[in-house]
Formats: sequence, C-alpha cells, structure tokens
Amino acid sequence: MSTSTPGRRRRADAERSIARIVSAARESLSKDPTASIDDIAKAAGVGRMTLYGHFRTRADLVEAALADALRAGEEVLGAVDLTGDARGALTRLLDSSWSLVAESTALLAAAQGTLPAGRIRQLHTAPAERVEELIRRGQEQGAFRTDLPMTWLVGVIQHVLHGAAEEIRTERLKPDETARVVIATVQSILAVPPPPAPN
Amino acid sequence: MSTSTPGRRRRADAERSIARIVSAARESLSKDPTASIDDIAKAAGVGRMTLYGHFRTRADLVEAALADALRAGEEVLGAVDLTGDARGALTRLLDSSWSLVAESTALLAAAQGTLPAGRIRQLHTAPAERVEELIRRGQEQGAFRTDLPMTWLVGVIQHVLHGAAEEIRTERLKPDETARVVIATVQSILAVPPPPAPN
DNA sequence: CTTAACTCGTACTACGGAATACGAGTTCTA
DNA sequence: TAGAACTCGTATTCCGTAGTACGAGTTAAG
Repeated sequence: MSTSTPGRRRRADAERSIARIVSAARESLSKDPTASIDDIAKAAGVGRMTLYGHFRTRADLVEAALADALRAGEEVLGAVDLTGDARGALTRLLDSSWSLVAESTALLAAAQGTLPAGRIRQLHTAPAERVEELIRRGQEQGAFRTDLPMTWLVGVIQHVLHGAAEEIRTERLKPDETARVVIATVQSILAVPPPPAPN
Repeated sequence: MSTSTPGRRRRADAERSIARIVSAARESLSKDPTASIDDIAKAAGVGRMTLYGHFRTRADLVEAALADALRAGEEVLGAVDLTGDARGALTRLLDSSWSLVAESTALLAAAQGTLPAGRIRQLHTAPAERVEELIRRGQEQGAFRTDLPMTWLVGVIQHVLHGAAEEIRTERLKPDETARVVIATVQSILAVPPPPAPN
C-alpha cells in the first residue's frame, strides 16, 4: 500500500504525489505527532482528496511515514562500517544516526497512537537487529557488558537518543554538543562495569 | 487552584471531592494520557459537573494531577537517606523512586500536550534540584563523572526511567528485573569513564 | 488522440470531546 | 435549622478532525 509495495503499476505523477505526501508526513509528524491529515496535505502541496486517493485512512499514512523513516535509517546503518573494534564501530554508528533517530521521536509517538503495537515492533526489527548484532560482537570481544538483557541494551540506546531529542527541543542541550554527549553516554552504558567494590 | 493552594476555605466534602478527582486524574492519565474529562470524573466516582466546579479547564486538571505526582515524588525523595557514599545514595534513591517516575510517564505526556513547556519545567525544579545535589556531591567525592553537562545527567536519568516504563509496558522487561537493570544502567552513566585507550 | 488515471475543490456526514447553562436536590456548617 | 456551599444530571453549543460523495478539470501513456 505504500511506496515499496509493487502492488500495481502507477502513473508517474501518482508516484510523485505519493513520494511528496510520505515525505511531508514524515516531516509534519516529526514536528507534531497530532498533525491533521489536512496539515500534511498542505505541507505536501497536494489536495486533501489526492491524499485520500492514496491512503485510505490516517493509520495507513502514519504507517507509510514510519516505514519510510525506518527505511532511511536502515540505509544509514548499512553505510556504516561496523567491523573492527566494537567501541569504535558504536561511535561511528551513533555519529551518523543519532540525529535521524532523534528526529523521529515525535513520529514514533504518532505511530504509537494509531498503529497496533505489534506492527511498530515489526517495522523496527530490521534496524534493531543490526544494533543487536553490533552489541553481540562487542560482547564477544569483551568490550561490552553481558550482565543486562540484550533487549534492554538495544532499547535503552533508543531511549537515550529520544531523550537527547527532547533536551534539544527544550534547549537544555546545545545541538553541537549532542553527538559527543550521546556517544559518551551510550559508551558508558555498554561498557563492562567494574566489579562491585568489595567494601 | 489545586490542593495545596490555600486560596480560600472549602467545605469538607469539597475537599474530599477534589482529592478523589486529583487522584483519579493521576491514575487515569497515567494509563492513558488522552483520557477525557468524563473518564476521569467517572473514575473519581463523581459527576462531570462537580469536576468542572473545581477545575475550570482540562489544563487546570492536568496541572493539578502533575503537581500531585511531583509532590508525591518529593516526599519519597525526602525520605531517602542521601548522605554518605554517593553511589550508595544513588542506588537507594533509584530503588525507592524508579517505579514512581516510571508510572508517571504517560501523565507527563498528557502535560506536555496541554501545559506550556515552561510550566512543566517549573514544577519539576524542586525534585530535579535534589537529584542535582546528589550528583554534585558524587562529583566532589570523585565518584561521578564531570565531563558531561549537569542538565544532561539529570535529564538522562529521567529518560532511562521513562524508557524502563515503556519496556515494561511492552513486556520486553520483566518487572522484577527492572530495579536491578535501571540501577546498573544509571550507575554506569554516572560513573567516571576510563581514560580513552591510548592505542 | 483517446482514454483511463489522476487531481482536487466543495460540500457533507459522523463523531467525540471541551465547555456552558440551567436547575433541582443534597449536605455541611455555623 | 437556615442558608450557603456543594453535587450532579440533562441539554446544548462549539469546535476540530476523519472519512465519504460527487463531479469537473487535468495529465500521463499507449
């Protein structure tokens, strides 16, 4: 039903419209997860009826927007060199993807309001697995901790990034500081903790 | 306008109603940040009109609920022994307050939707200062890191707790594991990081 | 050039929630 | 126990958004 679905042949202008709508949806919902369909149509420079012609319901649209964001995320992930020292790889990964994740915070919120929880998780599996893979490698190298559940480690990284987004929005964190701060924080979370002081 | 405001004398039954309403608001909004006024009135076992008699707008009500939650939080914070070793104090603090913060995630979301951002921050200052105080003490003891902005350290703890709440909700984290996981994570974030490997 | 696909305005229904008005009944409190 | 404070149901207004219907105009594609 969305961009990647080869469902049936479409005319070129329709293809173009869809692309603009999905892009506008991503942008609008990332600013305000409650943006109305009308807002999105306007942002896309397209009539509301055209939008309804391609997305029957709001949920359809939100899903397409989320899928698009995740597709973009996977693209970035795919371009990052994750070989070698896991700590270095993690830094590279965060350096090139933190802003993308951060910007999608509100979009995710929109999805959580309209999409079934299972669907969201499903869409996240691919990128999540990449991160999981990296963490596992780091664990095998002895660079990352093994005393916490893998799902938590993956999840908490996301939450830290979303948190960073909010700190930026409320101006408690300067944008040019963010990369350093986020990387330092996540590295600390994944690092092998020192043994508890015996005394 | 809320419980603690001594604005004017109220009859005992009014006082009771307000208490039930605020409590119900906290509970309802913590489950679903979009809960309607009607839902809350029902949950409080009170007529909708009674509610409007005490809270003129939805925003008033949300603010009262948030204030109440924060008041409860401060109470807990006040009861925790924060003296001595900062790491131990942090553990004690998280141990007794993580669930409270976690449960307020949705309530906060409701507030962000209806209250001006500044107001929310204002209400948070008191508890935030307590945490800040603890971190500063830990820094002076050499137990906590000093290479990241204080506002970030305070903020990221909140985000980790909110994240934990979500992981529980989506059943990616077992409730009985949470305290340990959260404490380990936050301790790692605050710990003094090892110097970057020279090679 | 023909036609099917697409665009898109206007008007409409449906729905739900916030807030107000009114008024009758109930319960504190002095 | 008198009266003010409080409770609370019903009805009503207002508003914004999702989604549908219709139909005329425009554009791509074979």
